[in-house]
Order: sequence, then C-alpha cells, then structure tokens
Amino acid sequence: MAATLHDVARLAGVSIKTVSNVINDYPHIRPTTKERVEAAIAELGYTPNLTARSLRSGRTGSIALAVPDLALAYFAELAASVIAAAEASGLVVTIEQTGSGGRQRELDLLTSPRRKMSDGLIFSPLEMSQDDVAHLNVDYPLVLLGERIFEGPTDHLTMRNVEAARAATEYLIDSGRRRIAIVGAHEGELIGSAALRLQGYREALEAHGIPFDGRLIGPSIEWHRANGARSMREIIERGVAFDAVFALNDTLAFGAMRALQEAGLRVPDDVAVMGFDDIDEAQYSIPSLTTVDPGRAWIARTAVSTVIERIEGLDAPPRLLLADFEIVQRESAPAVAR
Amino acid sequence: MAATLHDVARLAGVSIKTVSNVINDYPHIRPTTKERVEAAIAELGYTPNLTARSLRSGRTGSIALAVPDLALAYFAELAASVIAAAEASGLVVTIEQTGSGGRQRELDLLTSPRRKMSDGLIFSPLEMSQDDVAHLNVDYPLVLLGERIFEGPTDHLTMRNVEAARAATEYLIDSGRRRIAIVGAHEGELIGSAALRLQGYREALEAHGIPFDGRLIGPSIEWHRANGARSMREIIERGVAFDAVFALNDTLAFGAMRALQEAGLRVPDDVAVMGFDDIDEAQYSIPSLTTVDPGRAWIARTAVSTVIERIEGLDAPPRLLLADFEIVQRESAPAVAR
DNA sequence: AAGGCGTCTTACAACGTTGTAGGCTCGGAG
DNA sequence: CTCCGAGCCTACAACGTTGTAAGACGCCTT
Repeated sequence: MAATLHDVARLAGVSIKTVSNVINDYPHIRPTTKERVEAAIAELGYTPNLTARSLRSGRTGSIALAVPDLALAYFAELAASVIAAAEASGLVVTIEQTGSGGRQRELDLLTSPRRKMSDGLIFSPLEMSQDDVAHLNVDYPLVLLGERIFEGPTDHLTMRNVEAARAATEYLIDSGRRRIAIVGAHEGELIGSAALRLQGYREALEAHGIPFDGRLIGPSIEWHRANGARSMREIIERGVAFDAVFALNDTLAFGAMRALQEAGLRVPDDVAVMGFDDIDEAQYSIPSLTTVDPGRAWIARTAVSTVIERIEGLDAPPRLLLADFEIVQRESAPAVAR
Repeated sequence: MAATLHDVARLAGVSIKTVSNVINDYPHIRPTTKERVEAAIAELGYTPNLTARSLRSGRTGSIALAVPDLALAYFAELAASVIAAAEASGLVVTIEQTGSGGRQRELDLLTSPRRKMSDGLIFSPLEMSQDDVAHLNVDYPLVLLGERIFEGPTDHLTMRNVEAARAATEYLIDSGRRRIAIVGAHEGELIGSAALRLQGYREALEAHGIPFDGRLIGPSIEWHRANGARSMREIIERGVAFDAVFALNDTLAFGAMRALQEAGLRVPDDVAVMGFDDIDEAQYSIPSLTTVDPGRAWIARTAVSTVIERIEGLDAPPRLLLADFEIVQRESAPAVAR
C-alpha cells in the first residue's frame, strides 16, 4: 500500500539510492534530478519507513521512560517534561508503567526485548534496592532517576532529598513550629526518598535541639492522597500534640490536609503543612501548599540530554547529577506563625 | 555486540530458521534440537531484535496516544489507563503531546513519518475542527477521542456531553439551586466539549423554566486551574447573584472553588460546585468535588480494544461509541440544599 | 526392497532502508 | 585528441528477522 523508495525511484526514473540521497540531502545531485524525485515523492505521498531505517541504522529515534504510575501527578508532570525535552531533540517517548508489579517487574523491564525498540531508557524505580545494582549493568544507555540505588554503573539523576527535607523542616521550625509530624514514612527503609527525607527531618530537629518523637511519625507504603489522609488520622488519633506536618510528598499533603479539616484542625492556624514536589496542584489547593520544588523540570531536561549523550556514544564514568531545590512558600505554611 | 539468530545458530549447530522456529514455538522440532538451541540462547543471552521483526512483519507492537498535555490530570489518568490496557494486549504506548502547537501541529501529527513507528493511533485533538475531517482519511488504524469532529471516517469514542451536562445541571436544580453559573465556556464554539456541555446546561434550564442569563457565563480558553479561578472572579465581580457553579471540568472547578474562597463565599453553603471528569483529586479536595464521571476508564479500555481490532484488519464502517456517565455526589454539591 | 508420507531441518528471498564501491558523462588541461 | 577528475548516479550488500519451498531422514506400508 504505502509507497517505498522503489516506487518513487521507478516513477522518477532513477535508482532507489538516488531517491535516498535526495531525502538525506546528499550534496551532489543535479537540480533537475532532484526536482523529478521530489515530484515523484509528492505524487506518491511517500514517507520513509522508519522501521527499516531503524534496522539499518541501529537507531530507533525513541527513548523509553519507565515510571511507577502516570496517574501520580509527580510522574505525569515529569513525563510531560521528558516528552517535551525529547521532542526538542527529535525523539519520541514510550512510557512504561511498573505499577504494582513490584521488584520483579522492574528487573524484567531492564531486560525486556522491548528495550531494543528504543535507544535508551530513563528509569525511575520504586522497588529495586541496592542489592539489585548488578542488574543495572545493561548494554544500552540507561539513566536512573530517584533514590533507590546509589553507586550504580549508570548515570544517576536525583534530588537533594536530605538537604531539601532538612531545609523544609527548618523552615517550619523557623516559623515557630516545634512539634512537627511526618506523613508518609516507610518503616525500616534505609535508602529511598522516604528514608532520606526522614533523615533530613531528623537532622533539622537535632540541629535545633528538638527531641525526636516516634509518635509523630505516620507511616504509609503508597503515596496516594488516601494514604496521606489515613496516615494523618492515625497520628491525630494517637492524641499527641503537633503544630505542623511535613508530608513527604504533595499528594500525601493534600490527603493530610483533608484529614486535618475533618478533625476540625485549621491549616495553617492550628497546623502548618509542608509538602514536597511542587506539583501544579499545589498552587491551587485550598489553602495553597507550601512545598519543596525539587528541580523536576531540570531533572527531566537533564535526563533526556544525558541519555542522548550516551546514545551518541559518550564514554565516561557513571555520573551522579544532583538537582537544586527550593522552598516554595504558600499559604499552608507561612514564613512566620501568628 | 548483541547476539543474533546467526550467532545462536552457529553455536547450536543449526540453521537460523530452526532457531527462529524454536523461538516462535513451531511444533515440529526434535526435543534434543530444541534443548541445544535453548542452551545456546541462554548462553549468549540472545533476545530477538524487535526492529527487524517489525520490518519483517509490518507490526511494531506499539500504539501511539496523542493528547494535548500530560500535565493535565484528565489526560494523565487517561494515558495511565490506556498504557495499562495496551500492556494487557502486549503493546507499548508512545505518547505525543500536541501542547500549544495548535491546529497545524495536530494535522502534522496525523501524517508524520512517526506514524509508521506504531501500528495505530489514539488521538484526542483539541484544535482541529469539522473542516479538517478530510485529514482523518489516513491509511493506518485511527481512533478518535473527544468532541472536535463528528461523522469522520474513523472510529470515534466520546462521552455523552450534552446528556451528562444536562444531568449535572438538573442535579443542581433538584438540590434547590436556581442561579447556576458556568465556568469554562468557549465563546462562539459550536461543537467541542465546552459547547456541548453548555448546551446540556441550557437544556436543563429550559426544561425547568429557568431563564438563561448570559452574565452567569464565565469564558475561558484553556482549562487549567488558573483559568477556573480567573473566570470565577470575573463572574463574582459582575455582581450578579448565583448559588451554584457548574465548571466544565474538574480542574476549572478547583480553580473556581479557590476564587470563591477568596471572595468569602462558602462551598457548598453559599455556592454549590459541580465539576466534570471525576479525576482522582476530586475525592480528596476540600471540600470534595461533586462531579460527572464521564466513563474515562471505559473509554481508555475501549479505545485500545478498538484500535487493536482495526490493526487486526477489521473492516467495518466507522463506529461511534458513547461512554456512559454518572454523577458522583460529594461535598461540594450535596443532593439537597439546606 | 521400494515407494510414500510425515517429521524435522535447511537455503533463499524478502521486508525498506543506507553504506560502499564503482561506473558513466562531460569539461578542461596537457 | 586523449586523459583526468569532479560531479552525478547506480548496483549490490547488509541490518535481523520470518515465510516459502524444498531437501533429508526415517519409518511404515505393500
């Protein structure tokens, strides 16, 4: 059905290679020939078969992005930025969701034959751990996002979780809060965003001589809104006093605000709320959410440019790239408590 | 670098076709041969080259999904569902964002050589209009989502916008509201979600003998939160009385609730708010949002199965498939006003 | 013992593209 | 007039896979 180089070549009365040369702007083509070929291309509505081109060139012109779940605003916004950045470099993005498939699903993803369908992978694992570091030894360009694995054999982009969480906590302390609850901790976790942010929290407390109180820690495996609300209710039901909440991400924070309201606690009057991620919604929630912008836009852009460098053959030791963060001040936690 | 059928064949001492047969579960293979081949495959870590397979078979094993912007929750959740449904059928999804590229961007997308990289396209246009219907005559499986074009030459999935908007408006009327503002109308639009939902609104008013008041209509081109807030403020500043708001999507509703709060109006006490889309956030906003579930999950599943049917060669006239809707009652608009 | 048939395996071509090597034409220099 | 080289174009092979046609082998039937 679709026209091929052969069809165009026959119509234009030249060899297929000449047609190919016209398409690829090879310099030495007689203008009249070029014209004839272009006319034939237009007449047949020829477009190159990218699959064949891929086979020949070894490049697919696409990169894969693997995230846990696009329905999570953080990953959706990350994906939007990655797609935009890739497009600027002429690449398309296929998205894989690891969902609730767990560790095995993530490992399978790394070795799936589908990897051959893209030139590289930007991977944000959720379940893999340091023990799986060997699985990252793959023969295609791989850029790792997140905090599950360190010192791997690949380029790694991450945020300054400890420093950012510490800064967020100190912001709450500076605004006059002393009893700061946490929502979203993963119990027993050593690395991973939750553990690192928790560590930043503890460092901030310690630096200000505030004792750590385990009863202020609300655990939660997943980071959906519902989990934030549940975790917050748990803390409230313990009857322990608190005047601020640091939610380990924005989504949890929205759930937590919801639970606070149900309990008759006012934000920020009774309880200040700090999030983490600065998703779009944080600007428009009621109250709007004070949060940490962990440099998501930079991460997306850099992930794409980094994977492209590797695709183009850059041979350098694995790099660890850290995004800058910023506290975005909004209503849920004003700089100074009244 | 990577092993090919040739390498495996050489190691196992058979022809490449035999290896291919083993991989594709061709029945007549001697068990000993099969074993030897499988051992060779394991030893070399062979995985098939999907690009070559695509070239040979004409199938890429991937479908494309084109949406305006993944950062919009509705499309992110749609994409998540589409990817999950596609995966269940062994397909990957590449996502294209048309963003602010406008009509031309959408038309280009339909003819881009990239279309050859996937077996079909699920397309949710935002700018194309009925005049562009001819552009939908493409030679690959195309499933259209949304309300921009009707009676096109392709399968079309859409929601019952008029009926759903009418039901939503009647819900507000039944709960005792009479002055119902609209947020998100597109002025002068004839088809498209905005126009259809506005039409449903007018039908409901008319059916209940409530006069239409143009001063209650808040226009807005884009449907981000900020637009909802701006449009709502505009209506408030007109000084016209109203006791309910029908936002043409949830995101607008959140923006509108924000503006209402700033103006000292309580939801739902002073003003009831109705959204449209039932995005995840609607459950957890404060107050939670009464909204219309337009059947997004069904649309995603059906879009994938429909495009697959066409990929598999189904030859049938273009179909128009309508999703069922449902009013989801939450706090922002209780069934009965006090 | 020969023919036939079913089982297993192979060689070859093809999918549509691009790199390589080489051939033809024409103008200008020797 | 011949030779050379630049400019333009072509034939062929290759990327890695699978469909087709056919070959080799062994077993059963007659």
